[in-house]
Amino acid sequence: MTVANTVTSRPCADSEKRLLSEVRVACSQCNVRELCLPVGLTQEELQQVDQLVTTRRTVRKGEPLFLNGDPFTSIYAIRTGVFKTRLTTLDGRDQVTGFQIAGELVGLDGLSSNRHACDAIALEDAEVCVIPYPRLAELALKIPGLQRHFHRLMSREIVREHGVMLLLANMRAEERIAAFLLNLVRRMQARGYSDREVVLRMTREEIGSYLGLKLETVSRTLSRMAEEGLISVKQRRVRIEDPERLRALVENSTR
Amino acid sequence: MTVANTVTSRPCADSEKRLLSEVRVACSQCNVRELCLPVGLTQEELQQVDQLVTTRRTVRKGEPLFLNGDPFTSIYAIRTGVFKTRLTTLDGRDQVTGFQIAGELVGLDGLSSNRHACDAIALEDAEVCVIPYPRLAELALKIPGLQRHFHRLMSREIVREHGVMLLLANMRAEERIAAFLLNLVRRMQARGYSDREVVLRMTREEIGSYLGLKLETVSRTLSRMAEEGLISVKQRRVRIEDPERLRALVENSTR
DNA sequence: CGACATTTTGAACCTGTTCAAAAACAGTGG
DNA sequence: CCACTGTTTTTGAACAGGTTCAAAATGTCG
Repeated sequence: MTVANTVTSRPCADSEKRLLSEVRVACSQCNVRELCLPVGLTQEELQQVDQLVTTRRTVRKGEPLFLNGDPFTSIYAIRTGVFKTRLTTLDGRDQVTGFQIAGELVGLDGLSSNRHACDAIALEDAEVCVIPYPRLAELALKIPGLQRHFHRLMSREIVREHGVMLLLANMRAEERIAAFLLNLVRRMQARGYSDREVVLRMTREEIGSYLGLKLETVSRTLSRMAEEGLISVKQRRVRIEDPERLRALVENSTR
Repeated sequence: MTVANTVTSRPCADSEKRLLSEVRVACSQCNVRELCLPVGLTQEELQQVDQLVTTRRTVRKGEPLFLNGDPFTSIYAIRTGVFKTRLTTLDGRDQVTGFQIAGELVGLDGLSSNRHACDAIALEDAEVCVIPYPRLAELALKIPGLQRHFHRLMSREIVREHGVMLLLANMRAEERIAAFLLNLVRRMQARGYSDREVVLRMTREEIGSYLGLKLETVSRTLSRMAEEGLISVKQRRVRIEDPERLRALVENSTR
């Protein structure tokens, strides 16, 4: 369902249909714009980019933004909230392929076959900007900086996944968890949050799926890291107590 | 080093400098064109695309096409040969992130930061088409079909990597090897090779790195699969004896 | 408050790793 | 062509990290 929202509003329950014009909130004024948009656009170009996002959409916790097999129409920029992307196989295994937070894009997988190749599920109530791909593609023809930016974002996703492959293939449980926490904190920090504390929006099971571990292993490892004074854990609230040693765990593993 | 070659020549030892015009071999006549190029281009567009590839480059077995940190200038389309892409960490672990064969692209990782984010190493003498990114980007502004095609290729890489994540996080050794072999055979078949037999261009260690296994495990697993009549292995030559059961192993794992 | 989901912790088990050594193979130069 | 060297592959046996199964504890939401 498509719900209209004003710039600053929190996801509102049921605003029915408003005029699109009301929905159109300038990207140029969005607080996560430097994460979605290229820099150095002219005034005119910025105006055109503003036209790109015609719709906002709220997604309730647990609900899908899109599902595997859905026709691909748009890419989504997350304004608020956290998503997971997930792959489910025929035989029922599933794999979390990423967690996306405000300022990040979801849906790039759909370009390859005109259908989405994974599920995107909101881990908490979320709001996304809908970027219709045809419009984006068209505008990219006119604004080379936008084209370049878009290419960069796709490439970044490829590079990120290389990193995950390294993690999955080479690291031990403790290293994986450390890498995961540090990565998450770094991204939160870039958005103005603390670099010492995160609230995990996902369950141990989801973390485990992403990291190729069972939920029990995630739990145990967190507990042990807490005992050793690397972090402290209060349910979903994790505090980085010793960033140095945590980093050393990942980079300088004495296997 | 950049070596000029005619269309049909095998990599030649030392042809010195030839005129670029001689190098320029029409993409429109390339035998792997349907893998690199979009379909449905007009005659004029095809001509423009032909201008895109100004240089060929041969890479000797074991030599890098590019290395992590190299300035990103071009994307490479493989004409002949096989490459691996590899990530090396500070602490000396390395991770094979993919194997690329004729008709596939390498170098998309470099777009993200203007430097290559991995190494690309030839596993046998190879020949690639050099596609200067600035030129590609420029041409994509003029030919929407090319833009779309390029986006699709990047997206495909993202989706492929999702699959690898699933494999690394969820599958057992036997399943990983089965998936790897089937994937390789499928790609070879699309290029006109047998769907029953492959010659592996990579070592057991490289396979292991890609699949998150030790080389001993790769070797043992291949041996066991051979004993069970799923495949037969003669050194690097693998023959698929029972595609059905092999496929069942991957898809319908009774864990 | 009660029902359900998530998290923690324990103990036995299993798959893949590690270490080691032999066998097979590939490339080099006489 | 063959001997020689170094690399790759195979195979064995002991080991270890993570999984599985189980049960209790904690938390969440209606």
